[in-house]
Amino acid sequence: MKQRVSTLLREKFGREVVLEKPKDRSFGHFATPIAFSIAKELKKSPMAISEELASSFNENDVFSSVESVKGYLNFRLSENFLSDYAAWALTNPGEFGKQEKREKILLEFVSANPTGPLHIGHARGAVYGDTLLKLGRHLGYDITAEYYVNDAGNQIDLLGLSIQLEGRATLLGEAVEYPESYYRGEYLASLVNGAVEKFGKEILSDESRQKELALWAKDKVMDIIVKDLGDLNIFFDTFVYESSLYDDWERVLAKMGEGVYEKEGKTWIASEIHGDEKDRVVVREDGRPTYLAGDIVYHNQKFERSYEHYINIWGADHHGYISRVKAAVEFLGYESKKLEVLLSQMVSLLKDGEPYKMSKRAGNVILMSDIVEEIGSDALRYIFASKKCDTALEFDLAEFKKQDSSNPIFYIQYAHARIKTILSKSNFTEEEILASSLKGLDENADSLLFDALLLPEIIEDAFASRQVQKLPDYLKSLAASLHKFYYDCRIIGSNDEAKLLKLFMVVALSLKTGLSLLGIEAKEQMSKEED
RNA sequence: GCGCUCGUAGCUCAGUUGGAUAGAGCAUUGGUUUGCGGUACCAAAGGUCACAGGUUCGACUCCUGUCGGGCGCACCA
Repeated sequence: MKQRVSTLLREKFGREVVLEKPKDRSFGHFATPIAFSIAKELKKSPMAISEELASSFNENDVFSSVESVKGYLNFRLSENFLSDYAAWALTNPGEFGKQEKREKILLEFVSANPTGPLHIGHARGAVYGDTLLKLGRHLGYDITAEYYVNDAGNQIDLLGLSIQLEGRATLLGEAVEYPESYYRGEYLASLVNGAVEKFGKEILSDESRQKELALWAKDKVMDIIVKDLGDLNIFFDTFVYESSLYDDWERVLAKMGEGVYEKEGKTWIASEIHGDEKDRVVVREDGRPTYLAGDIVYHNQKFERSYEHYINIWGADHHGYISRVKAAVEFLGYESKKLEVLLSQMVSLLKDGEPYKMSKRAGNVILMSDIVEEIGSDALRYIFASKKCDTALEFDLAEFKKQDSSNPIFYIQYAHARIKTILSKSNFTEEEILASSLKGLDENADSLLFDALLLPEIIEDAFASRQVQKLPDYLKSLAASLHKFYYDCRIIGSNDEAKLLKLFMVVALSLKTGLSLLGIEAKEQMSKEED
């Protein structure tokens, strides 16, 4: 819709035109301050220019009026244009807001270590990434969702040790000393049981079998993670295992050529010349590659799979890591600007007004799965999708548990359910409703129709700017418009019943499509709570 | 100390590539159709957009500085 208008104006004026939605609908559907920007070069006042431009528009299919107000140029879309568009959307509901962008994108997100279940902090990046994925796919991008599994290094050894200690303490009744870094949590108990079943009790006391135990356990933990993500309606196309990458290290090292050098018996990457604070070690003195080495091989592999664009969603605590990975990408001979790293900020928790520190190793984490069980996937997804991801988020644990109207997801769901209810109450059939005309709507109805048809622009904007929260914001305001309209205007029994129901169907389509892009199913009816 | 990032209503957050009177929800207060689900709607109150400069016809938005919060500054992952 906006695209259509902006193309039209570009042709007419021979330049890009800034289009915005006026805050006050009485100003029209779209507006542009173009007169201000060209006032200087034309040496005329903005008022005069906009007057002139406004009168230069003739009768036209798209606009019913073009007005000049205080230097702004305000456009009102014609009934024909709006009603045709709405009718098209209703007969092609699956196509509403779709585009065919086609670009191949690799989207890496979550990538939490397989040493324990996902906690509530992981949920934010997971929801953000998955929402971006759904938006992008709707726009026709060919996106692969990938999870990088850090199944190598000390942390995996530590997982093996942790299971042994847990087992020896709880199952064998030994008194054990827990090191500072030891992992804790309920999941360890189930891993102990699983391990004993598979390997027998001996494995708990045999230090030489720690590695074997760890390798088995990390796969079990991944199973838990995948299941928890599935409960949030999040699914990955591919998993890449860090442990599988090191075989390729020598080749990748050679590929970086001048970018790496030997010093003090170690191998370094000259990342400083690409903007890093200093050069970094990639192979230690004892010959073991560092974690960065794994990431370098991984990114080389990504680029060898040749996508047009790469998006990584990392926790904000990794931001210092961006420049060294980009440096490596450059040394490998690829364009680092194709790699876009988005940071998902920390989620800090408050409990009874006091900061609540989670630590995986202290065992006091708030598990994502517990929250999903308590408030449901829809509410959790909405909460995280509706916050800009680059601000640190702070909330009280109690807020999470509230399942009332303070969570706008119920408000939006109710709007959708309301439409479905009223449609089922009407005596008109769906055919009759679809056959009716959307012309001759009053100002409020016209405004609601326009709002509902705005979804495609919101989707495109939300994805392009990576500002996923624009979609939930839009849905909330569309729901508010619907509720208000419903309150002000009696539908059933009115002369315009079929016409208004058709309008409502457009709103429902917009709500449903928008919700599905948030990974949330639109409800046909709300369950009544008696209390 | 250095780097990144954030600072908008009592709280949680929006604010369209710089544009018209800075907006929602929650919380508070007061209202609402002898009508389609009141899980709704309306209204009041609440702001020096952290502070100070600068650029511009125009700044919450861009630039500089100050203050404050978060994160990072490993041969750990």
